[in-house]
Amino acid sequence: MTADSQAPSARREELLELAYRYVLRHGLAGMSLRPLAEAVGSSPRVLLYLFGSKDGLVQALLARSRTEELDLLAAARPDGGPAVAVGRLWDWLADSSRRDLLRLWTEGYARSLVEPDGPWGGFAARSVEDWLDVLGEVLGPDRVDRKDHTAVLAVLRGAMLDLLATDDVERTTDAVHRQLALLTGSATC
Amino acid sequence: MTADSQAPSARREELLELAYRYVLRHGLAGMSLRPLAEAVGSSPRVLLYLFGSKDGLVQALLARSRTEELDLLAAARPDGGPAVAVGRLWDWLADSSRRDLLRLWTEGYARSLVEPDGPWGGFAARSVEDWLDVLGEVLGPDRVDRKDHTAVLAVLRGAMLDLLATDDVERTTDAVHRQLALLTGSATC
DNA sequence: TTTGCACTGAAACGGTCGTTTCAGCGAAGG
DNA sequence: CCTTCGCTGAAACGACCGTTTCAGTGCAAA
Repeated sequence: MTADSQAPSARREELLELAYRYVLRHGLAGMSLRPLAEAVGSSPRVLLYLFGSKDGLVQALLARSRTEELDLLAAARPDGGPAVAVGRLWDWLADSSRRDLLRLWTEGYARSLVEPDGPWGGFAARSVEDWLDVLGEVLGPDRVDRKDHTAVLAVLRGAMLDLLATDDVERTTDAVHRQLALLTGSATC
Repeated sequence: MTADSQAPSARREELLELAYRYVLRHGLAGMSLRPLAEAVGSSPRVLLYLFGSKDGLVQALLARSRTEELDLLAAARPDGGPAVAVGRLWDWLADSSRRDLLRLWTEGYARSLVEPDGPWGGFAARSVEDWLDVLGEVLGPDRVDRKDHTAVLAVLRGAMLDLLATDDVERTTDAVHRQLALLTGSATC
């Protein structure tokens, strides 16, 4: 019988981890079971058995990427003033080791916009929510207005898109810092 | 024989236009020739004949979307001060009639990050370049530094991503205006 | 020892994909 | 009239897709 796609299982988590490493390098859009299965040393049969369907696997991979992002973010949660904290968030984003994760994120985000049904559905909206929450904690209780957080999030996301396309760390980092300076400046003006 | 995919032709442009309307509504990622051909009242045979290959068609569609964006942008090119001008750019982006175009743009952008080869290749980098140029004209000759433009572009792109996911025009618009106020404020401080 | 369960291999199924083959159409130009 | 050229229809090709069927493993508990 087909295993419940939510059932925890040692083998399932092991294969999920391997598959996750695979899609980080190869992307999710063009993913198909046979090459993936071969790359992780398994078979389509087993992937289907453990994840119920390809959509189930995609959903699990998307969830995996989301929780990794949030976990890493929580571990790197900065202290200090708002501008300093957001600056550290950007440093975290811009780190070259994060490129694959961000590319995968962008892929899921775009796909969830085009295909609201299916396994991608809601990924974009959920991500906005996640980050607004993170910024709510980081920016402190004195900036509870989500519109402030939205502005900061926009800068980070836009700069991230630019960075992914151009790989120009210096220009994008400078742009973020410029906006942050304005942000702190507005508090003192 | 197969027609050169670059050859201009009345029928080619007519079908390109119809196909463009189609992908605006259905997305590019899941596009396949048979459904598309049927929707535009043609056949896969003809599409292949006129565009050389599916990749050729995708490339033409991507180019079509880029030129439309740039043309509309040029037509709506605002005058007035920097902040006012960028505000009008955002109004243009946030207009509900632009949603499909922006969604398609996001799709192409993400795909070009994952698959640098193939028809999408360079789309993201080219788009950054395009918009930096636009902002260069809009923000006037007194702000020639591309790092300023990068910051403004980041705000617009990030807010756009947010808008596409949440459809929250008020929150995103407010965020953009908040950044713009800071931007003009920095000139007067 | 037997039963059940988690997992696996091999092969096939029906379907869709991009592309090709072959065969034409109708109008324009010699 | 006849040829050429741009365009088209029907059908097939081989490849790959997600998924299913059938037939097992080996191990743990009863």
